[in-house]
Amino acid sequence: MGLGYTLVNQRVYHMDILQVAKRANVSTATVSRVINGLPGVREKTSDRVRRAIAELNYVPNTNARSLRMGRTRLFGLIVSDINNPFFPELIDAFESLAAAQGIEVIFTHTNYDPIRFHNCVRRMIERNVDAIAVMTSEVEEEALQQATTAGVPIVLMNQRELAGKYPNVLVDYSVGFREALVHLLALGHSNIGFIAGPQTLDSARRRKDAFKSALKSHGLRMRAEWTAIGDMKVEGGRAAMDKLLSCNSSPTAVVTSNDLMAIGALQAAHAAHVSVPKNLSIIGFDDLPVASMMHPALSTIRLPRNLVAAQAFACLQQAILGGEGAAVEPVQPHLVIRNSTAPPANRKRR
Amino acid sequence: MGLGYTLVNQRVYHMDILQVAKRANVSTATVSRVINGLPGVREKTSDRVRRAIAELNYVPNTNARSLRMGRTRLFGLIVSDINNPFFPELIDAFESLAAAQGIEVIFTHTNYDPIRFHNCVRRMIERNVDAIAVMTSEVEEEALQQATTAGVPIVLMNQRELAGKYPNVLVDYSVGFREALVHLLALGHSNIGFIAGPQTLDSARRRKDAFKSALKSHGLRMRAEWTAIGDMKVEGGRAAMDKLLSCNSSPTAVVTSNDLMAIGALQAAHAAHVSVPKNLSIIGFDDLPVASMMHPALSTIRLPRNLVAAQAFACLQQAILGGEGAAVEPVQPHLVIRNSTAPPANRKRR
DNA sequence: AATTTTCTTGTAAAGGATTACATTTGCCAT
DNA sequence: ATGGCAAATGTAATCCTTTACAAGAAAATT
Repeated sequence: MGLGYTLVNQRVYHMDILQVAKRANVSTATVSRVINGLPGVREKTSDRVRRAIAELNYVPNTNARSLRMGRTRLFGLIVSDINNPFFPELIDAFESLAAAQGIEVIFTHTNYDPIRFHNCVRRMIERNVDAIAVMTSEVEEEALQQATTAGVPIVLMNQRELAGKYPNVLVDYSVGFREALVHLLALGHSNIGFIAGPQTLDSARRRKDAFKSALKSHGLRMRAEWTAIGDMKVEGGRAAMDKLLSCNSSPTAVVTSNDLMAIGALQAAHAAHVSVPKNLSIIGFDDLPVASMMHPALSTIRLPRNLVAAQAFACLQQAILGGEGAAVEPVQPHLVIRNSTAPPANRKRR
Repeated sequence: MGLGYTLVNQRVYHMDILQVAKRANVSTATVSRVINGLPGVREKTSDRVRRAIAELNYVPNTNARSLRMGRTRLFGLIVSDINNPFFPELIDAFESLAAAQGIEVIFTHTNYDPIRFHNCVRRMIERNVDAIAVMTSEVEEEALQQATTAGVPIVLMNQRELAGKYPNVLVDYSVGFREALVHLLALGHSNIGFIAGPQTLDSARRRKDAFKSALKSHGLRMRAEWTAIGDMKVEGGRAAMDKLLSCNSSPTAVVTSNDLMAIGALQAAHAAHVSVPKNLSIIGFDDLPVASMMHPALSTIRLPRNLVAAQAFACLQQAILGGEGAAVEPVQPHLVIRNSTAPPANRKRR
């Protein structure tokens, strides 16, 4: 009574390789060879072993194996925040690649907290992961150093400053922002605003720089009154857009540093009864799944997170095999045009 | 040349407990006792040991420990689809609870594929996880049986049929849908539609039933022409809404079986120039993060995923300790009112 | 048929921690 | 001082695989 389910009271067999060996009338060494597909076992014998394994429902003990071999076939994956819709696709891609190789992924998130980051790394080292992918915006160098000391290869994402010390999947922002700008110019916009992220963040700074140099290459400049800074979240985007809307000649198009802020900008526009894209064009960055769900569907610069994951994974594999990480090509975001961009409305002056 | 980073060519020390013991002038047993906080070690000695550990930068080998103890402090977490925004919050909550207990989570997704599900379970058993939380809509009973045979406790989510055989975190849909209905009735709606999920899915069926009995308890009935079935995704919700909008007296309010379909419904309304909430009220189910990002922000029935995770985790812990899973209380969703619901417009008849 | 050579298979030693049990040490009471 | 007892520490078996090496069996060579 009080039980939510009837317990299947089954004895737990501790089936080890010795049982299998006995049943198949061979030694444990032979069983091991069969399991691992090593050569030098007669067909007839390996058949017998396989049958014994099946009959006994034997499952090898990964701990013993890892202990002996010094490899766990476990990778660690650290992200900033799983609730941030940026990450699921990345995690998905990484985990799929790993699964295809029989590698398991233990995955944790730092919640943007350097102390938690340190802990994550330490826990992974204790777990003897074979390698760690760090997909966070913030890192903590001492933890990285510890991983290196422990002999665990690491790959980082988009950490320009540490690119000389650790393998790194870099993002080349220039193309994407150039495409966005070209698109807006082609539509006829000339008053183009920008919502940047906190300039303490390297990646936010680089996005802004990329947009600035895109402007420059078209003979334009960033104007302070058309530039606002947000917190990379919806709320910050809304506030930033409010600011841009309140200036006396507000821009007809706005590019944001990420989609969440673009969504915030959209909300601010709605609230101010500014119709998007009729009276205001918005371009986001990232191409989160939500981007296409919004109304209007958000035009955005897609950061191919599956590529990032693939590069990171390949890099780690290399490091494990070769002991040296090869250079990886920067990943290039590209513009995805949806419905949040249109020619500017003819206002006051035409 | 060709290298993306300078390799820190550091020797990898294989620091084992014996080194520590030597350095501290004690036996490995004592070191072990200090590490595990067991009683019966003199203060002076344990200080010496701790110092040695720190100096040598010793990290215990989890594999050896797990091998010996038969416990890994690893939990498995299986979800359907990490790209479905339903899951991140669940994963987050589960992982945080685990981390707080020094338990690692290996997590995989089935992509709604029973074969992959089977694989996931098998991989986790091989990894010697201490327990598995299955947070998928579809399960494969043979795999569950295997886990039980291997002595790995399992908890399922919302599998009414299997609730007698395996511990289960159930969702009680009735309250949530009743609240939604009451809300709509209070606003003055009487023509209320419903977008259901595929009736092959138990959870979808139960949601529909819950809504039906909510109607019944107010003397109302479900009308076939105001009911549509979608695929639980955005696209299906859009198609379903299209159908409802095309009937000659379309409903003034629609309740959907999940938020993704509510978003689809919203899109369909936009496309048909039906203003939400002025001419159509929509209520979703789940309360995904995107729900509040939409325009208008979606009223929805919140399924508290953090509670689901907490119950699942607690249940597994119990099972590990006590050998029997305690009954867990069903989780109750509640209505969250935002901006997609309003009194019906006075149309034709008033 | 005897001797090599080549395949198969077996034996036993790691691998690094935990822990039952044995032993030593330290302390107290006498 | 000395015996007794509790507390502290040590010894060695154990967890389950993998794998170097040894040994045995089969095939090939002469």
